[in-house]
Amino acid sequence: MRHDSRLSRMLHVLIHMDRHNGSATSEKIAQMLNTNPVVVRRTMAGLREEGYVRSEKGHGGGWTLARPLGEISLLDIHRALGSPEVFAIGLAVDHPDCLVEQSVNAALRDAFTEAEAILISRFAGVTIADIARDFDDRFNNCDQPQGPGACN
Amino acid sequence: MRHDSRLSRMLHVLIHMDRHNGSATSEKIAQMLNTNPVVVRRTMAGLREEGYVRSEKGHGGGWTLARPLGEISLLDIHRALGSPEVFAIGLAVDHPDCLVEQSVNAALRDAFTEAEAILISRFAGVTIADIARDFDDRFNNCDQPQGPGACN
DNA sequence: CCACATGTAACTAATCTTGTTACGGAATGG
DNA sequence: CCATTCCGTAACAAGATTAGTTACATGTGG
Repeated sequence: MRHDSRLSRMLHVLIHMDRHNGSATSEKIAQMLNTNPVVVRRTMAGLREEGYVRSEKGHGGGWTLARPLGEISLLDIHRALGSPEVFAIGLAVDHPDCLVEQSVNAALRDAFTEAEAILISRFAGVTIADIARDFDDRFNNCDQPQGPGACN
Repeated sequence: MRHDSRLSRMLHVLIHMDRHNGSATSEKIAQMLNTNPVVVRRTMAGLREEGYVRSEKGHGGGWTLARPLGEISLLDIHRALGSPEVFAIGLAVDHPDCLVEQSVNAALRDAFTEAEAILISRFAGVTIADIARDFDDRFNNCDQPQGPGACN
């Protein structure tokens, strides 16, 4: 387990859900992601709270999209996951007394802030529908069609 | 332990070394960073291999700068540390068979690549001397001067 | 009621960074 | 020389985090 892969997984899932129409159980989604239903529920909980998906219990229950993919940006999902820390590199001490370290922090913070702003604005500018469209292109140019839900 | 803070620490150390002239033992550096001499040696080993510092054994030994700070960029140190992974967020699977996941990966990779390029170019454009200069400014505007090696 | 789903807490496993211990080896000063 | 001081490195422990798992409670529909 190297890094947080929840954003990647959620995008993957949401596109499949869109292509499926009907509800998908945590169990099915877990199989698709090669993981566990509990992990799915845990991760999707954030998306439900933000109104991007709905969950229903009991017979015929499961997860459904609550909004069209064109209305959900990558940033929306990033935020729904709690805006996790973007960088794996960071400062040794946040508010050091040492003036040298303060200067080091200022320089690094500038760089991180700028890079993060770029990433966030990129996330904001791409909807999940954009990614789904890219999938359609790949699918249509594929020599061996595998069906719209093909995975693994 | 949340993230990799070696870059931050090395910048801090190099500036102090520059202000000290003379060699600093791993023990002294460790005290400055609130850590252990072994960690210092481990981390500085990369900088030595790239020719930014030298180490000498025995009496009067320790670490010395091998080049002026104006000739060392933040990127140089980042690379000397092995170019560690910049992001804490990443893809679930690097080369998935699923076409949907391939599209998701492509979109995320674009965003990460762009943000990382910004960060790297920022790192490349700042020398450690630039940071030291910023320290001088802070020091001169400081109400209670603490001496050039003040720390903690 | 019963089967099927989600909701959630609690625990385990795997991984990563850092800290620590323990030696080995080299340089220096007496 | 030989003790001291220093780095070099391997090996292991600690702490934190993400993901996986087990277990059970809750809700829903037939």
